[in-house]
Amino acid sequence: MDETGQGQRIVPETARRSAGVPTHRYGNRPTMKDVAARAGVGLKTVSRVVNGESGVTQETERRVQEAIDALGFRRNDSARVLRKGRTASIGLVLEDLADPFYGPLSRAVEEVARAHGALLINGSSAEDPDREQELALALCARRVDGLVIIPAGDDHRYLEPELRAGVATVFVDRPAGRIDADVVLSDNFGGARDGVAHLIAHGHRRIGFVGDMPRIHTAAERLRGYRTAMEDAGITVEGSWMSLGVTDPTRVRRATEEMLSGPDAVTAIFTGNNRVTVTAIRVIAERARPVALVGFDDIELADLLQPGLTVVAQDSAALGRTAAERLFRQLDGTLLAPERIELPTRLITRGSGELPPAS
Amino acid sequence: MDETGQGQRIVPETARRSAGVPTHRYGNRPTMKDVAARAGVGLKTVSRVVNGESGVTQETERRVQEAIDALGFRRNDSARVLRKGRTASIGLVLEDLADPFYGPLSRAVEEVARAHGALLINGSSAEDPDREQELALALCARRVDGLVIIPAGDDHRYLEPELRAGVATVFVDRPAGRIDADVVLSDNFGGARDGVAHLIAHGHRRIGFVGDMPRIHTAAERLRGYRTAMEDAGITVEGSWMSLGVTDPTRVRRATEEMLSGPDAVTAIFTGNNRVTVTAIRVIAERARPVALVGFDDIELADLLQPGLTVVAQDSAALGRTAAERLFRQLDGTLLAPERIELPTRLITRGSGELPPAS
DNA sequence: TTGAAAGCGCTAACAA
DNA sequence: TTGTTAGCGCTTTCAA
Repeated sequence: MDETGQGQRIVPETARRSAGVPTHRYGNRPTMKDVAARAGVGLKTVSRVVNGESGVTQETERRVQEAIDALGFRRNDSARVLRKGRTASIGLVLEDLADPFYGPLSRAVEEVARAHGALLINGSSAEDPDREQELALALCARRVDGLVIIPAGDDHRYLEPELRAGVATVFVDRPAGRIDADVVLSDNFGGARDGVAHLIAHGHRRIGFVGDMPRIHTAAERLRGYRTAMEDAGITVEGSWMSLGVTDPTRVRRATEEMLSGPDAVTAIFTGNNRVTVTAIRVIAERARPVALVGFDDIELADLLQPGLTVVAQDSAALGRTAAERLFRQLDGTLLAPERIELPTRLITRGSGELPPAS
Repeated sequence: MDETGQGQRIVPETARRSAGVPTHRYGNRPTMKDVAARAGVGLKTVSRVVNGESGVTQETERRVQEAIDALGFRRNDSARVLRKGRTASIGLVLEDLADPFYGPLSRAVEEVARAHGALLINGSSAEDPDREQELALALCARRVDGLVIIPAGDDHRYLEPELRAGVATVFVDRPAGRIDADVVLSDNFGGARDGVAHLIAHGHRRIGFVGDMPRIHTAAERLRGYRTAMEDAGITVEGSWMSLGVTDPTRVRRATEEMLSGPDAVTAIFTGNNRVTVTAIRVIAERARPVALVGFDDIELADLLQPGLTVVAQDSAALGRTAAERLFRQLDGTLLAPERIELPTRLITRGSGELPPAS
């Protein structure tokens, strides 16, 4: 591994940043009142121009616009929100912005929000229920019109006042706990069951499951899918074939290595999510004999591995889009009852899941 | 490719969502006034309790807290912001939330914001200058305290009133255009030059460059690095060895295939960013003879490809962290002059860049 | 320790 | 077509 560059270089550019501390409230922002004074019109006329309302002569509009440009006026949305009661923004609480699974989901939520003229405010809970609550309530304090939540916790009664106050709320990826709310999920159970059945169909009977922490809904559902597939095939699952825990590479590595060792070693592995899968691939790649692998969640470049990675793919963008659309339908007032929407998963075969058992 | 699931299933849960449209401004949110009335205290006392100020007896505080809980009161930050002038939020304008390069960057900005008690509002410009401006100004209208921008455009004079008003601003990944502002970059030129020099050191002379649109600063700098490395080695670059354009797979595929064909075919390729790299890998994988490849930006699983992918890696989290920290130092008032900070890149050798020329 | 009054910048309602 | 007034929910100031 070569190293290029020796550390960060700092190059002063110019020294003309105004050194003074702003004295006025918002730095020195002009208000509509200032614009009105400069243009020699009333406050409301400025408001009309800024908001593109009708009933202003061209000449007046021109004068106002000139004052706006000259002063660099920008409407203060805080004041506007205070008056109007709608912020035209929605909040998204997810687990980790940096996880490739959530990128497309966020982007999809953003696109829907944008189509409705709303901004997106988002934050990561880092799988911590307290942080999830803190974030969600901070968003509510800013009076977001709606909330899309990928929950970390399992008790969302803290949102009851918000729901009562009309904050549109949709849960994604995992259901809400102890409140009645819309939820959009992937078919985690069915996807895992089919993925494991696929391995069984290719001759495996000793199949390991390496998953996330069982308190996470998706992890539990996928484990259930695994157990069901095994049971349906009449295979008795041994305790040593299952490992659940944090997705930390060290834990996953150890668990995977153990499953692949000893006389009872499994011949195939089903991994419970993308974080687990990448580590499992590394472990398998180091071993002499091939091990079949099916992973939950698709991964970039999965088709270029040797062998290609067989996965149960969920459509994270569709999860986000569906949730956000539902959110805006709540805001329209066109929805009545909370629903549970389940999106299908897709088994994509690329080679790793079709390897026969090593005998 | 197997298909699991036949479409989305909708399961009604219960039908007790309140059907009425909220009549009150914010649904039916209680205000401090309501809390004060219920607790039998003055408005300011409620404010003191909500904000944890001193000068309230335990007994009074208890009564107020009781009223808060009973009513489900949540402070309205819009009103607070209007009075205080600071929103405790910062904006992030990036290119595409779904791009794996920006995930860690966003997350890093978020972590710094969180450490400073601020929320993050973000949006994607989709590489469209108008959309960048629209987004940045919308964020300013919400009076974010600061702005981190990955610019799509090259003229940021529209931000002058904002800068004057004291909105802290830091550009990342690409410099600001026509205004004087802080900017945090990777060493795109040096990284590309070293990456290409690496190929030259392994015996290549006919090296192709497939990059992004040249109007994007990073793309231009990387091209410059390529040209410099070639020049330094005394190699005359032919026009057909360079292709710049959108990162769309179709365009990249065609460009790569053309470079690899004919009597003048290159023996190695340097790709200008992660989007380009993934497509180039696919094209190369389809070909009979090996082609050396070095890509700008690291990619997940790059180590597991055959051969492993040699890359010039930038630390996107460090870019975000550095920018955000600088932003908050602007807000502290501890900074004077705008600077240009350049972070080093790192050449990571994994095999694809060490392949000798096919002869 | 507590509270009354003013006002942040805007929009809604109404008047001219 | 234009302007005036009140008030959104909070914090600041100042007085009790």
